[in-house]
Amino acid sequence: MEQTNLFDQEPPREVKERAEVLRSEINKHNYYYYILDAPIISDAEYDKLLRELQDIEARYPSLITPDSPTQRVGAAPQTAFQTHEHRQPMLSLANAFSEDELRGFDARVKRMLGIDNGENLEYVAELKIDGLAVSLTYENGIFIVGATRGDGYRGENITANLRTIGSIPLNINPIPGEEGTASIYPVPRFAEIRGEVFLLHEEFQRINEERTERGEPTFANPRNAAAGSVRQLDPKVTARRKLDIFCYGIGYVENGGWKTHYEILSALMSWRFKVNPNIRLCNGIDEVWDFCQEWHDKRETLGYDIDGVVVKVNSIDYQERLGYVARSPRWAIAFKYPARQATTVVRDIIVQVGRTGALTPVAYMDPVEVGGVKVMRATLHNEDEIRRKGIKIGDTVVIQRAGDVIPEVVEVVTEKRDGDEIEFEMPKFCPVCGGDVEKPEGEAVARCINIACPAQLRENIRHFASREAMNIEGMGPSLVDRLIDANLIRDPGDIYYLKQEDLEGIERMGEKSAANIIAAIERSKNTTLARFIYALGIRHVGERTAQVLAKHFGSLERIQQASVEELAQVPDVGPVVAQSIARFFAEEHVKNVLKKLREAGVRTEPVTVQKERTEFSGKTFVFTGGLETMTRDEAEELVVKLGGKASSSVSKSTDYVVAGEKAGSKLEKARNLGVTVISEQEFLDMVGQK
DNA sequence: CTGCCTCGAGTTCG
DNA sequence: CTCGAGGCAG
Repeated sequence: MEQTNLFDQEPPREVKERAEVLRSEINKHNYYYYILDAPIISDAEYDKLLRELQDIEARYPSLITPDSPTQRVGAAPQTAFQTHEHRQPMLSLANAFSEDELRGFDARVKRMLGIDNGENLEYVAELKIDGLAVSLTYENGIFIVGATRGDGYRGENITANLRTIGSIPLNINPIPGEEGTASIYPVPRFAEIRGEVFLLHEEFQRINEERTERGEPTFANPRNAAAGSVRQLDPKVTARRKLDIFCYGIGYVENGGWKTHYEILSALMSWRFKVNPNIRLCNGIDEVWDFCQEWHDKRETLGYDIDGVVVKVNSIDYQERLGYVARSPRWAIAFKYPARQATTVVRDIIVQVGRTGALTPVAYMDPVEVGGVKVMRATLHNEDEIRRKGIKIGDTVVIQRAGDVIPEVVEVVTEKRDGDEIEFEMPKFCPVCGGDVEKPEGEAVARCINIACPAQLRENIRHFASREAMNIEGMGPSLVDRLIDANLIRDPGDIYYLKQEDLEGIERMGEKSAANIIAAIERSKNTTLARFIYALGIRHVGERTAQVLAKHFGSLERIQQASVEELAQVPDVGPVVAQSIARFFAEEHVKNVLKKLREAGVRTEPVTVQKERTEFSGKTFVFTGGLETMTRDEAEELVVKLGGKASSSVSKSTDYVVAGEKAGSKLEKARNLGVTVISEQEFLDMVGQK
C-alpha cells in the first residue's frame, strides 16, 4: 500500500502548476463562501476541486503547502499543545460598567492629550464578541501559526484547529487572475492578526443537542463551547463544530504605518479577513454611548453573543501618546453589558410543596446580580434534574435567567469543589405535614399524598382566589396566608363566610380595605361556570379543559353526575383526566365545600351559546407580547366567545398570531412556520367588522 | 406504537 | 418560560 518511492519523486511541472491553480481557486471560493456569504459555485463543484487537489497531494506530498485548503481538516490528533509566544502581548482592556465610567474614560483621555473637554474626540465603537481571543500569524501572507491568548504573553499553539475555521484565510496574498483581490494595503511580510473565535447560537444548540443524545454534559454557553472546541486535541472534532471568527486588530506587524484604527479595520477587510460589520466611527463620546445603548437592545437579533462594546481612540498617533498602564492600553475601554450569567454558591436546597402536592426542590444561593437583577433562588424542578446537572449543596454554579426572566442553574463549576459538598436527598416524608411521599414509576415528580396537607390547602385557596379563577381582588397570596394563620379559613368555602370584623382583626388591615375585600368577595359570587370549575383546582383541569367542560355539560351538576366514560367523550379529555375529575367529585370533603359555596350564594351564569362568527369559528389564535387595549386574558376570552380558539403555543396549526408590544420567541416561531402574523389593530378590525 | 400538539403546573423579581 | 405528560392522529 505505502508507495514510499513516490514520496521522493519530483512531480511533473504541469502537476505542480495545476496544484497551484487549484489552491488559489479553492481559497478564492472559500472567501466567497465564508467571508462574503455569497458562493459563486455549487458545493458539488467545490468538492470536486478539493478532491482533485487532495489526489495530487496524496501522490506528491512534497506539493503540500501550509496554505493548502486540504490542510484545514485531517491533521493527526496531538497529545498536547505547544506554547506559542506572542511577538506583541495580547493585553486586556479596562472595563466600564456605566455611562459615567464611559464618560470618565473620555475625560481622562482628553486630559492626557491636552484636549479641551468640550471638544469631540474620534472613537471607533465595535461590538465586543463573547468568544475566545486568538492571534493568527501570517508570514509572507501565509497563515503559519494560530494561538490562544493564554496569559497574554504565551498562549497555546492551536494552528491545526484554527485551520478548520473556514473564515480564516490561509493565504491573504492577491489571488492570481482576480482583479479585485489586490489590496491597496500591501500584505505585510509578517503580521499577527487578532480576532475572536465564536459560535453562532444555532450551532451551539446543535452541538448541545448532539451531546445530550450521547449522554455527554452540555456546554453552558456558546463561549464555553467555542473554547472547548478550539482546545480539542483532535482537529477532526473541531472541524465538525462550525466555528467562526471576527478579526478586529493587528498585533506585531512589519511596516504598519496606519494613521487610524479604522484604517486597520479596512486593511483587514481588504486582506479578506472577516470583520464584524457593526462598527461605528463616532465623533465624540455621545455617539459612542448611543451605539452602546442601541446594541444593548438589538443584541438578541445578532445570532451570536456579545458582552459589550469596545471603544478605541481612532487616531494611532493619539494611541501612541496615551500608551499603556499595567497590562492594558489607555486608549481603549470595554463597555460591558450586565452579565446574563453569573456564578454563585448553592447554600441550601429547600423543598416546597405545591397545590397538587408536588415536591419541588429550590436552590437558595448567595445573592448575585444577573441581567441587572439580584437573584437568590432558582427552581431545580425535581430530583432527576438535580442528578442530571449533578448539583450538590455547597457547589459553585453558573446561573442565568431563561428567556431573560426566570433564573435557572446552568451547570456546576466542578473545578471549585473542595469535597465538602453535600449530596441532596429528596425527603421520604412531606416537609410540611410529614405525610407519605410517592413517586410513581416513570414519573419525574414526587408528591405528598396527604390531601389534608396544609401546604396543599394553602396553595389551593390561593389558586381559588386568583385572578384567572374566582378573581377576588385584593385576596392575594399573603392575605390568604394570614387568614389561614388566623384560623379564619380552612377551605375555599370559608371565604364566603368571612365578616368585616374578621378581616379587621388581621394585621395591617383597616376598615376601608376590609370593606373592599368584602365587596370583592361578594362580586366574585357571580362568575362563569368555566372559571368556577377551574377554581376548584382539579388535577389535570386547567383553564382550557375547564372551558371545554363548561361548554360541553352546561352545569356543575351535570359534570358531577357524569361517569368516567361520559367524561372521556369530551374532546381533549382522555382516561387520565376523566378519572381525575370523577375521583375529585366523589371526595366527601369536596362535596362539603361545594355545599358551603352553594349555600353562601355562589352562582355560575348559565352557559349561553353565542352566535359564532364565521371568520373566527375553528380558527386558532395565539397572543404574544403586551396588548394596548385589553389584557391577553380578555383578548382570549373574546376569541372564544366569537367561536375561535385561543392557544398558548404557536404551531403550524395556528391560524393567527396577534403580536403586541415586545413580542418575543413566539413571533419568531410564527415567522419560521409561516403563520399569519397580525397586529393588535388588525385583530381589533377583525373583531369590529360586522 | 410513535410523534406531534397542547395544556398544566411550577416559578422569579420588582 | 420551560418541562413533563396527556390526548389524539397516523
